[in-house]
Order: sequence, then structure tokens, then C-alpha cells
Amino acid sequence: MKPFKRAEHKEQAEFFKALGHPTRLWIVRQLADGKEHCVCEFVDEVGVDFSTISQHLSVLKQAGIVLDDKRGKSVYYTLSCTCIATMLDCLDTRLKKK
Amino acid sequence: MKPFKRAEHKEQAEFFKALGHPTRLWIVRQLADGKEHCVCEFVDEVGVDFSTISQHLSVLKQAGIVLDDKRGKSVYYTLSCTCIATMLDCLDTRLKKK
DNA sequence: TCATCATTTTGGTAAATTGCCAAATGACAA
DNA sequence: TTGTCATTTGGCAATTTACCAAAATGATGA
Repeated sequence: MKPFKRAEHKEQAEFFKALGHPTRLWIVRQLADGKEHCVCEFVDEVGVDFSTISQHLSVLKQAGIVLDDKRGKSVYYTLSCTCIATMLDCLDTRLKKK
Repeated sequence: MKPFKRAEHKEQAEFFKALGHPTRLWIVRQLADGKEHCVCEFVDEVGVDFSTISQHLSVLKQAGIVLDDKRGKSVYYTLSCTCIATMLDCLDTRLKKK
């Protein structure tokens, strides 16, 4: 049994917390195709304020889940790691079983 | 671009939300050894009320992350799927990179 | 230089959620 | 019946949240 150090696990929990919101999870799913997507694509589909999407992206970025790249007028986002897509696959498989 | 259906993604987000708490993440880490662990083990280490740990376990159970088995006086918990341990490995690798 | 466009940041707020404890309850074993 | 291990319930203060509206940023192009 490992010792329980709240601070250490709190930092790691941020990663999962970031994924624990319907809009953010949906965004991550869009990025799971491995391609980059522009912020405006998300805004169009979710039907929420531009600033709200931007804030969700900021949460994902701080959790190390996505990377951003500003090119020209737009900002493009990608998944930081393919293993995150693997996590989603695992989730899908589990839900099917139920 | 997939359509955004809040309800659908909300349910899936519950899975990650459950992992997004330091105490719960720590519990899942203990279970990642593949063995079963008794509730009392967690209580001893975390130093919080018995009922609090029980509630955390209930959240994990409802999210489909753990399974419980009542035998004799005690209740034993296990991970519901090894792919959850894989998620933690992925997280560890990512944190090392930073 | 100035206006425009895409995005981010800030400020604010109402509402929801949280994490925890304490006490009550349940379920089993001795 | 009594004690033990665990869950459930009720309650609460504190934190967090999700979102919007408006202001700010920063690159681009006229």
C-alpha cells in the first residue's frame, strides 16, 4: 500500500477532471482522429459562446491534453498524445459491454 | 465533425469525473496491482472517515471503474478492467516527460 | 496606420457540486 | 444478542462551475 500524498494525486487528478465535462470530452473526441481542428469548428457545432469554448480549450491545454498552434488568423488544436485516443477506445468498449 | 449531444457525452464524462479526485485516484492506483483490496485498508491510509471512503468507492462503482465483493465481514474491491491501469501508466509516462 | 478577424482574457454571477462528518442503518459472524 | 465492517442518509459550508458579455490581444491585410 503506497502512502497517500494528497498534493501529488491532486495534480494527476486534474488530467481526468479536464476530461470530465461533456463539452470537453466531445472536443477531445473530435481531436481523436489525429488531425488538427480549428477553434471555430467547435463553436459552430456546440452552439455556445466563443469565449466558453476557448475556456474549455484552456482547461484541456493546462491539463496537458491538447496542444495549440497559431497559424495565420486561426488557432489549431491537436491531441498531445495518441494514448488519449486509446483511453476513449477503452471507454467505448466498456460501454458496449454494459 | 460528429454532432454534439450533451446527454451522451455527459454519461461518458462521469467516468473521468470519478477519476478526477485525489483520494479516488489514489484508491484506483492501489487497485492497479490487479489484486483485491479491503475497504479498511484504504481508511487506514487516507486518514479520513470510514463513510467518506465508502462514498468515494460508491462513486467509482457507479462509474463502472471498480467491482465489489462481500465476503465474510469485509468487502473487497477490484478494478473492473485492466485498461484502467493502462490509463494510469500513460499518465505516468506523460508526467515524466514534462 | 488602421480596421478587421479569430481568439483569449477578464469580470461577474447564479447555480450546482463537492467533500466531509456524524448518526442511523444494514448485514453478517461469533 | 452483541460487535464488527461497511453503507446510507442528512446536512452544511465552501468551493467550484459553466456560462455570458465585454474588453483586450495580436496577427493580418488593406
